[in-house]
Amino acid sequence: MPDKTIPQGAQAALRAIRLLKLFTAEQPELRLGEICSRSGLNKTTTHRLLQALCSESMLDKSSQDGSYRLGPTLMALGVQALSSNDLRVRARPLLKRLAEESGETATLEVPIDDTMLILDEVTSSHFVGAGGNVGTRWPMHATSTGKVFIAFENNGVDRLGLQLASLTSNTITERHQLEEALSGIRERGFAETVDELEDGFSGVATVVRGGMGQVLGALSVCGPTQRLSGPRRASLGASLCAAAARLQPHF
Amino acid sequence: MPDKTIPQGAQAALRAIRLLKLFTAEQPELRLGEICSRSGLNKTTTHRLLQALCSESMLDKSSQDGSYRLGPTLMALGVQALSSNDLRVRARPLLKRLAEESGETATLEVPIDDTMLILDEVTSSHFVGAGGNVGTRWPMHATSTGKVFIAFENNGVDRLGLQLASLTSNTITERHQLEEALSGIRERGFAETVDELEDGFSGVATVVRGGMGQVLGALSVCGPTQRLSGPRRASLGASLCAAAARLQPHF
DNA sequence: CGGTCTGTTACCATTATATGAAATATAAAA
DNA sequence: TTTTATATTTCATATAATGGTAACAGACCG
Repeated sequence: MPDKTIPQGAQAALRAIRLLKLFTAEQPELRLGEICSRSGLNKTTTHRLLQALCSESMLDKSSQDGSYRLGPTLMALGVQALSSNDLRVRARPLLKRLAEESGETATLEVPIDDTMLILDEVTSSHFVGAGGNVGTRWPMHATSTGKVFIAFENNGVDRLGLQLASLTSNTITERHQLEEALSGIRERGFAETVDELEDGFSGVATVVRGGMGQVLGALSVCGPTQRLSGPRRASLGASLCAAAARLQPHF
Repeated sequence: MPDKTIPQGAQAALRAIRLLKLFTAEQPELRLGEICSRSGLNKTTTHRLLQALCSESMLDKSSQDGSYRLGPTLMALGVQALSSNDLRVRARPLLKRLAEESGETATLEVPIDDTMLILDEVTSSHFVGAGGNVGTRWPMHATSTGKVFIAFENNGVDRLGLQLASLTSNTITERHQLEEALSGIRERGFAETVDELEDGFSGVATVVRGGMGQVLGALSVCGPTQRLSGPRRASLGASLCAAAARLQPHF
């Protein structure tokens, strides 16, 4: 149970954060008007909050057209968040081994809302260093990591919205379909995604647990569907479970 | 004049952001008590803000000892901020060329408060991809980028605190010393740092300007002091100025 | 030029919202 | 057990944020 309490008495702070979250990869720059309508906040209030965010360099305002973008303070905090993440540090050698042994890409992911965030990625063919997808987010219901996560987290399905977006013809879009898949996942201990996120893309994943059994995130191996046959996925699933077990602090 | 207005009517939001900024590389995890004393806020208020930040995954709270760390939302926003930064994208080919031609490391940096943030870095010997220092911050008064920045920004020196921290025996720690250095920098058009940040480390830098002449950040080439003799630094300074000129949108 | 978009600033009444002292709970140490 | 040292919850108060209205400043356009 990660995002537990619905806070009270910090409205302004929450609103400011929500404003930041309006900036997506598709819409990296927004103008006051857009921010207003998307957030539903009053123009005055919005402007005041944006000003505050700018003053702390959480946002940058273009002096040309007055549009806003995410600012340098976020870059600094983000990188620091990544580098000070204990789980990431501990998982790195395991990711390396998984990538090496499989010849595919191994990732470590954690939940944010109804998506999985790629915390770290190791590609077999490349050298070390952050892969190109670190920091990006993907919908839970279409990823192996997301599915295994909601399968094992308490009330995990509650994270998902009413509508499950269809990304390919194989994406699970019905709740009851998903529920079935989840029980299978709970039995096996790992989840799969085959052409559900993107055509030709498959993955296998298992959960990572903390010292007290809490579900923290997920480990995955993924690659082209061609190379990831059913039996191969099962074997990778076993490797993943073994790796995840080594990652969990022992009682 | 970057951080212009001191906002009003957004106290809570500002406080929340300041709490985030308390987490440094040296102190990546903090407990409630520490956060209270460092921020000077009331315990209740602090706790409430922290709760709000956690609920948005800006922070993570360890279920073990109750300590806080920067959370996944910041990782996502930070990476997104980096990848949606226009200046960074435009500067990248220039950084590559600078690194290639010099055989040293080239960086693009922007100001945050009294530090310079490394936005991007290209090391000559390595392949593409984010270098190991992207996202880290360094004191302005000891870096070539910082010095050239405050030299050319309006009232740039006002960013610095009263005390200039001494990092090596060569670090400039006196304001009047610094003022002298700055006027020299303004004449030449570029700044140098020689064993001021770290022993054996030198750098040369020049400012990057926006379409309307505003100082946005700085470009630098840096490496071991051994390889960066006086004449070599002067020549690199010229290359940097040329590169920076190409980066500025033309009237 | 006047018209129509923007975004920015100002003022202000309202009350919801944030505040902090104190009380309570939880955990570790003696 | 009691004693520390935390963290968390409660609650009365007034501060601080809110969102109206409105005036202003640019940019763009015909």
